[in-house]
Amino acid sequence: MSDLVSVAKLAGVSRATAARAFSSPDLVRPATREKIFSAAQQLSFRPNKVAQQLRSQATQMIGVMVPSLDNPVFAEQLQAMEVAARAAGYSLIVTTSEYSPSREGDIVEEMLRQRVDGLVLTVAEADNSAVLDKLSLETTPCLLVYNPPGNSGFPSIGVDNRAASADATRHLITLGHERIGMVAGPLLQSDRARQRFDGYCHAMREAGLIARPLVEMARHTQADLKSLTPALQGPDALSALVCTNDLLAISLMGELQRAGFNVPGDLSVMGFDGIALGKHLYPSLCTIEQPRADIGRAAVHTLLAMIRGESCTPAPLPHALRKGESVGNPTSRKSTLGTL
Amino acid sequence: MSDLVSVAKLAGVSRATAARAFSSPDLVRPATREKIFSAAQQLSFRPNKVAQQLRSQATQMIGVMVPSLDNPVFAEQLQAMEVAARAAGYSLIVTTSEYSPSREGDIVEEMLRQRVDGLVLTVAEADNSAVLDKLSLETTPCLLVYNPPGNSGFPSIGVDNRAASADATRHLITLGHERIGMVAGPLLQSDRARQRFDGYCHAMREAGLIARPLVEMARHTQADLKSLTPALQGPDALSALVCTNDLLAISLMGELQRAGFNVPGDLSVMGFDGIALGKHLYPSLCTIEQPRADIGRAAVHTLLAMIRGESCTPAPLPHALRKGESVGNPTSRKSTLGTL
DNA sequence: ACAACAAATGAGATCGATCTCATTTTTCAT
DNA sequence: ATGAAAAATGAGATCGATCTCATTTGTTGT
Repeated sequence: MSDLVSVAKLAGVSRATAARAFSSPDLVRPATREKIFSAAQQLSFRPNKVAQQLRSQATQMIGVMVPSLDNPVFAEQLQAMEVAARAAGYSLIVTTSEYSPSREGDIVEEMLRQRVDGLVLTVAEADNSAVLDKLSLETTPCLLVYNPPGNSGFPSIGVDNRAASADATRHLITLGHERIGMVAGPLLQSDRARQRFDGYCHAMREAGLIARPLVEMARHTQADLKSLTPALQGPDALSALVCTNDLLAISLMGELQRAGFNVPGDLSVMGFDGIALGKHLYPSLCTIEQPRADIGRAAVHTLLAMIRGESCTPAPLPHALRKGESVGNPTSRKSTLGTL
Repeated sequence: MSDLVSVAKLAGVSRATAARAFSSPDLVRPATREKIFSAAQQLSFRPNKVAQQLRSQATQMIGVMVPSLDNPVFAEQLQAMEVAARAAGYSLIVTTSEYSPSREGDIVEEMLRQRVDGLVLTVAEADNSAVLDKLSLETTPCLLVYNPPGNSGFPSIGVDNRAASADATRHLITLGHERIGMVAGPLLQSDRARQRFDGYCHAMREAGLIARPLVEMARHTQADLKSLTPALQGPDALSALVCTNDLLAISLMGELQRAGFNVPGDLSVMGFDGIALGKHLYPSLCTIEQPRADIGRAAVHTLLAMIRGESCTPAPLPHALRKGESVGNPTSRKSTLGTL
């Protein structure tokens, strides 16, 4: 791996001139420039970014931390971020926190040591986060994604979770549903889920309906029917469910159907996130679509603006109700509940 | 952002001693060490990895390139890689090629400039890849994932696609299917898909059945029924389909059901990859499970071995047949084909 | 108390690129 | 042809950490 010194030597010029031939070619006489380029070619010279980074005090790297790549909502956001970052000449260092505060801490420390130019984080709890407290003392630009802005003091990219969740609920109400419940993953771990529950409650109250207690599942990504059974039985059985994320909704739908329920005939199921796959299922998933790619792109562009020193207060991005076959009009239940 | 020089100055020692206090504490007298640590604390010193990287000629960074993070099979592999890499003190630079050779080239060049310690790539065509040709002239360790080893000369992590696909086909044959077809994304772009088609053909011939021509879809991740219609009609209509990836299988299943087909009643659908979501669908997806997490972990560990200078010839990882409700016994078709 | 040795520390060079500023070369007008 | 201005080039310092090797300080035995 040859360096500029060898190139300069072979071309018979000084390091400075060799460096200039690459960074500001018009400062170098064409003849000299050619000698340098040909020397570089011969030695298959490849500029060393690490040295450039040290010298320029800028790494052109963005540190990204998401909870998990097993959830397509993060993977899809990341996909868009990568494309946007590359287009701007930046690279992504990607990490996953697995929702663990201690991992969050390690990761951020590591990235600061790496001198990333900025950070894009999705944390468990923006308002109560050790890692954000620490970051607020640092100068490295930092941006939250999906986390509600709250009072963390950091700019944030995402949709208005409360409003979106209310819209989801209203959609069901409009169709005539009255006994609507909400299903979430482990609530303690996610500020988003709480906001979505708020939105649900708001829409219910607004319509004069009773907001039910949240049904919490043991995992973010997998529904278990048992926790849900009580709510689906009796005269007051739910006719529709809003889930706090699509993975939950999809697995719930599967479980319900497997147990003999018809979706949406017996029970309408609504998701939240808008992962691509939901469109292709049957029944297709009715959900709130967060513009994952737009969010990813906006995150990169906003962060780059912050890196340039511009102050930013990004507005929430618009969500959309994606209609789907998993939601229908409420009807008297056709299937038996025996298997529950 | 303070550096070792300021720490050394505040502690009243030389740079060398300050550096030693961190890298080899027992070479420094305890009293001195404490002075240095407390100075570091006061100045909130944070070691600069870029400088360390330049000095040590090692970045502890792995460059990863996958076709797209929109496909969970790559996202799930990456999730495992990230955990394994972090555990070993390495970071991942993650990029997506979007199956574009020119992007592949840019990305690899960029990563070589960044002096990553090694590369983990999934390319479109391992046997005919400009980027691999270029890399074969370089000394940076490089490992393929999912790409069949072939004659690219690079070690490769993944399952035996041909055998796996044959197993999938045999599963259907065992259930009594005889008119089995295979569906793929744009074939030109993927060496994996070709191997899987080979495996299918092999299993068909082995059983004395006729391998049908491959049905190619316009996209990797989304089925369109139109291209498939001919194969589903007439006396020789297929009773089962093997798809070259799960996304295709899932969307195909959805389309079929939407068109009034019963899966698996009218048509059995089999996937390939084993993405997590497939388990939770109804009908659950019968598929070949590639051990995505194992693949990710093995990729990291094998690459680290290569970086250490050990020569590696990884064996294919075992695949598994994941049974699912999307596949059943062949029966006379119940549903009408009118809507096609 | 002093030689002999071990332990601790510091000065300087190094990794590779690039910036500043001084020096040399070239160009152009007279 | 000659001086002034412009253009091209080079020497040296810098980014931050760490290695080598020389030097200083401390410890042990007698």
